Amino acid sequence: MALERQSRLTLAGVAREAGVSAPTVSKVINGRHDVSGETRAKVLAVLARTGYKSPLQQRRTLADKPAVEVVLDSLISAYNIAVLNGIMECAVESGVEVLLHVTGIEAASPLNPDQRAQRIVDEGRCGMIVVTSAFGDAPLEAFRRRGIPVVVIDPLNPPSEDVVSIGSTDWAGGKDATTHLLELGHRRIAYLGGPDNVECNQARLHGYLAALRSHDVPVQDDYIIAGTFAADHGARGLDALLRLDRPPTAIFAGNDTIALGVLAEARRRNIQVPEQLSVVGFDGTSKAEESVPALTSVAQPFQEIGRAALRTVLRQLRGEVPDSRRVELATHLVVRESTAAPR
Amino acid sequence: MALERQSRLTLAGVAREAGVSAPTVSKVINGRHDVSGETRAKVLAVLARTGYKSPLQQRRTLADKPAVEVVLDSLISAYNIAVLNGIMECAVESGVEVLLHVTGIEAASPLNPDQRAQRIVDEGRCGMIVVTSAFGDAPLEAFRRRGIPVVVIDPLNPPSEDVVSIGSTDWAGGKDATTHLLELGHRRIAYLGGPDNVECNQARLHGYLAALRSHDVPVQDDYIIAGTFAADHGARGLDALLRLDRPPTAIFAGNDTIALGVLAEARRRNIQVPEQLSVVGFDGTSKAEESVPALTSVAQPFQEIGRAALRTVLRQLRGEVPDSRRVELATHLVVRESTAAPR
DNA sequence: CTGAAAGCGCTTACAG
DNA sequence: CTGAAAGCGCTTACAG
Repeated sequence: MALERQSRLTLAGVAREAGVSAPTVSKVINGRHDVSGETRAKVLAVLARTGYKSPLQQRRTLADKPAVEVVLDSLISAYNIAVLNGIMECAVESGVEVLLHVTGIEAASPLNPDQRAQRIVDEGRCGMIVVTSAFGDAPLEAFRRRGIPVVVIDPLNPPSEDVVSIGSTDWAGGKDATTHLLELGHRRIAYLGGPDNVECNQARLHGYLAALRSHDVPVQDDYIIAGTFAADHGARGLDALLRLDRPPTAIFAGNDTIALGVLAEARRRNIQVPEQLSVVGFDGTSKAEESVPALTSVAQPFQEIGRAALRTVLRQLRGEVPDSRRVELATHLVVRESTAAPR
Repeated sequence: MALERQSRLTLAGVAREAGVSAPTVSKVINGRHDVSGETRAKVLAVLARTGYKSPLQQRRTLADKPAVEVVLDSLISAYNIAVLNGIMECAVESGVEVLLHVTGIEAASPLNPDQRAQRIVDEGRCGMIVVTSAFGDAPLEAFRRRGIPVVVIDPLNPPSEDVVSIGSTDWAGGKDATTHLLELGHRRIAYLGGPDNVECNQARLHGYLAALRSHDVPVQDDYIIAGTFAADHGARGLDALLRLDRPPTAIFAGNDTIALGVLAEARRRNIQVPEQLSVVGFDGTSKAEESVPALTSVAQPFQEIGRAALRTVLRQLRGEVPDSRRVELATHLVVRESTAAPR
């Protein structure tokens, strides 16, 4: 009975239910721009509630598991892999298919955002998780307009409103790392950060500043060096710091890669870590564990982020409204061998 | 132009072409009985010639890319990621969807091999690539019986006949690594290998033996230590080798992880690499590049293996018979900082 | 059997 | 931004 109703559910029926005309529903389904936000929301709600499917979608076997597309910019980054791992774990538990899409691989996509969104719908995806920075607001907006749940993970910069994003508590992590060094007795602590304009880096920097402030340690401007999230920034940064009249006794690096660059440069210069210099990284990837000395680092909960992302997509599919458009999961400091009290 | 025609070809157009009415064409397409044989034939001819597709089919063929399932045992291993990268590259080029399945994540699968194979078919997969050792012969056989192309990548041990597998030239790689050390002047070269019963390890060992033989260097049994593909085997192996009366001047490790274990142990003992000890690894993962000193290693062509695997699946889908049930792609030695002439 | 006519579900073009 | 109206492509019901 309910099934029969379902199978008879037409676009016109949805329109009646939503109190709008059929053309309006058609526009919403096709992601047209000429629909007011209010009307769109009304229609999307009815679509979600009734589970309307276009004739094409109806014909697709109903037995299909829901499929979620995961978009990554590359498979090289250890974060991406860890996040993907979390997504896969959750996917197995919840019986969701995962389609993998790696953007770094494609040549410039010949599809504009709207075509791309259409393709996703045509291919029967029911949600997306975007673990990439190469994915601008325009495509996200196109997905949102069609009511495809999208979750963005750890964007370098926060996406437009209405897109749900998940990341780490970068500020708290930066504060933890710095507090650890302060508690070891360091007072001359440098921040060798990533790009100035990247939000997560700003948050880590401000966590560092907050920790210094709450320990009444004055901020020394030449201890703060912005750069890139790359190893050679770590190497060059150490070089610059050592040329100061009073070089720091500890370095908090904006990520593990920078920190490993510091370690490598220190080794070249025969500077003992942690005896002569303490180093803390950020990310807590396996590189931190494997380095010599093993790197003290603020671990991001990548796996949990992946799990949370898929759970959030599934919740949105069920029509639940996410608690918040931004969720940050707790980092935790992992103390290893690269930090000690200053001499 | 031709494209535009295609996209504009309607049922009405077919009807005009065939000199019948639209309803008649509709009946033919839908397999109705109330059409004369003559008319049906006429219509079918036009349908075949013009390649008419209903709107549904038009969208469907656009949407339904072939989907290949990739089975990995984990996302932690750097090989798996590199192979996956190659698969994704090829997938983008050939317009294939990739579904990801990570076996390590699941609890014991409640499905038996046959059910599992059935599920794959039901879900419309058209091929599988298995990058795992946890996947026995039974499921592979079940897939094969259903005519689902399966390619197994770098199995620890060769799978049953009729399953196509792709790997690296382990023997040649082992020979290259050892020859490199011999050409540097080493004569006391150890092989710190992986598990005795694993084929790729056997091949590397025999490449080592072949290189020694062709340089008339006698094999010394206590220079050959089997173990696991783990770092602590490297550390303990170095320990054992140093206790010999005449310790080796060079070590060929069965993989990079073992080699890095050797490097770490050497550092602990203040043995200079490569001045006092040369070390060669196998795999050529990024770890080899990033270690200090950077590790000379036999690089496996993981990316190419991934690409070849997907290409092979697609070829099988097109009905081509694979050239060989076993393909090995060339490794190549990458000389970095961990090898030098003996003192 | 055949096809003109009506109908269905969705989309498009456009007036307000 | 909205929806009445027209249109599109296909199917159905039915007269011949």
